[in-house]
Amino acid sequence: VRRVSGGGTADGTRPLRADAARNREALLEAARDVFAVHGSGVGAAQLVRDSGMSKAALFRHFRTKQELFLEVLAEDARTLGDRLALAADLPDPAEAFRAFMVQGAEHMVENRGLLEATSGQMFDAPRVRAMLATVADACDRVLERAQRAGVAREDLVGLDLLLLFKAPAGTVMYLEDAAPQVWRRYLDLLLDGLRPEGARPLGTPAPSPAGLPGLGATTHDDEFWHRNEET
Amino acid sequence: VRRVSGGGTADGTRPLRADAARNREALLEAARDVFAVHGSGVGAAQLVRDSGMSKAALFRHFRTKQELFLEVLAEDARTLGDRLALAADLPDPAEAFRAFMVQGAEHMVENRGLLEATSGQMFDAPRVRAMLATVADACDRVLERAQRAGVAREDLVGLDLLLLFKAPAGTVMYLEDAAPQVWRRYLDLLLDGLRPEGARPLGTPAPSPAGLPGLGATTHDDEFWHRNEET
DNA sequence: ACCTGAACACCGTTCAAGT
DNA sequence: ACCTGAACACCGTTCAAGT
Repeated sequence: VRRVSGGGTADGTRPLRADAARNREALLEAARDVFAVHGSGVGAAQLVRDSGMSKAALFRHFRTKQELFLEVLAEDARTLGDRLALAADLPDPAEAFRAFMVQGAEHMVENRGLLEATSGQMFDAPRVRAMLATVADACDRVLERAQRAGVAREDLVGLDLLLLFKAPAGTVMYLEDAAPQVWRRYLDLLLDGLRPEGARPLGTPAPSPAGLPGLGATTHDDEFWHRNEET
Repeated sequence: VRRVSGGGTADGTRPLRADAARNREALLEAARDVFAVHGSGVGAAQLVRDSGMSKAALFRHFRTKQELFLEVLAEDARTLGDRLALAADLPDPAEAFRAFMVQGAEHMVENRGLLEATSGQMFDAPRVRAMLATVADACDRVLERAQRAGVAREDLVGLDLLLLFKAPAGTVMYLEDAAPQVWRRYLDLLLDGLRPEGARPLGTPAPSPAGLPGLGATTHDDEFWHRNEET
């Protein structure tokens, strides 16, 4: 009943027994869908239902519900990274820039999990920061191309793009089913603001990546899940 | 142990006994602060701690934690409404328009409660919709003035402004303490997109207020707090 | 080594008993 | 009429026992 330092994920831990690996995958599989639709708040019972496993099994594979959530999130971030890379490499710089932003925003809209993860406390998890660090590089690249081509204003930095992915997503929630596509309208609006024409100087300086303590995947593990309790 | 139809808030229910009224206010007082900082997720214990009341008392005054949250939210919405009205009436239309958006965005940034309330499920609560209906009118007014003065693009509608309040707020959460003011940067960016210069046609039509089923404070009470469970 | 049903702890909510 | 401490139900997590 001693807990080994490594934890149990992708460290140096031995590979899982075949059936266990399959079970773990079944749990993840179920979790993906359920989290995407219901967000991180769903009950453990719901998470397990479609996997055919018991709640106890879930907690054998993942130390906590949050950890399962993060695991799903990490996969999800990889998907986002792929989509973004594809968009960023389109031949026309303006087209690439636009597609990049569309992909980023769309991903946030479709993925309640990622949206939650970047809202508030959860963002402190080193794994989440590490995810975003990867994406940050891609941001720098598309933006630079766009700026050189004169289709993006000069006072932007790569990190801005990352932060802006979330902006249109917030607007959907008001209307959800009524108008699930409104976010595109507001992304268009925002994109008009990102072009050089009619740009007015920004009153607030760009955030520096240095401001994000964890960017670069520094910290070790997740001692981050304490809320501020007590007096 | 029968539950009367009215509920127990501002209906036709008799006024509270003096001490009870004081206690209720103490509960609200404490809740305001705690909710604003910690969001709607805080424990009932935390909510009560500063009020000197027992948990049971809380549930005597408010049918549920959510209801207390909504109560606080309603007050908060009133504050927002006042701020917005003030901004909207500034003499210069361009100035009024800008101030309006700043107030809206700032309120969302400062108020984790309202931000949560407009994210996802909670928005279905009739009381929340009613709140926003009031604000929607103010939106129409400032926007029309701005458009007549040629400082806002013609393809906007009032409801757009309301939806856009939230956009800059989302960006803060990434940086929180590191750069609590970044949202102003992204609001500036957005505002550049709202001006007529350099505006490109929007691919997605404006949402109609009719799309918001509850706008106008139609529905009765809050039978809205069920999640989708079971198979 | 991995799974499970039963147990534990915590928290939102309710109840019986006090004033 | 309103308050409270104790009880209840639910859910995340853990444990003892099985294979």
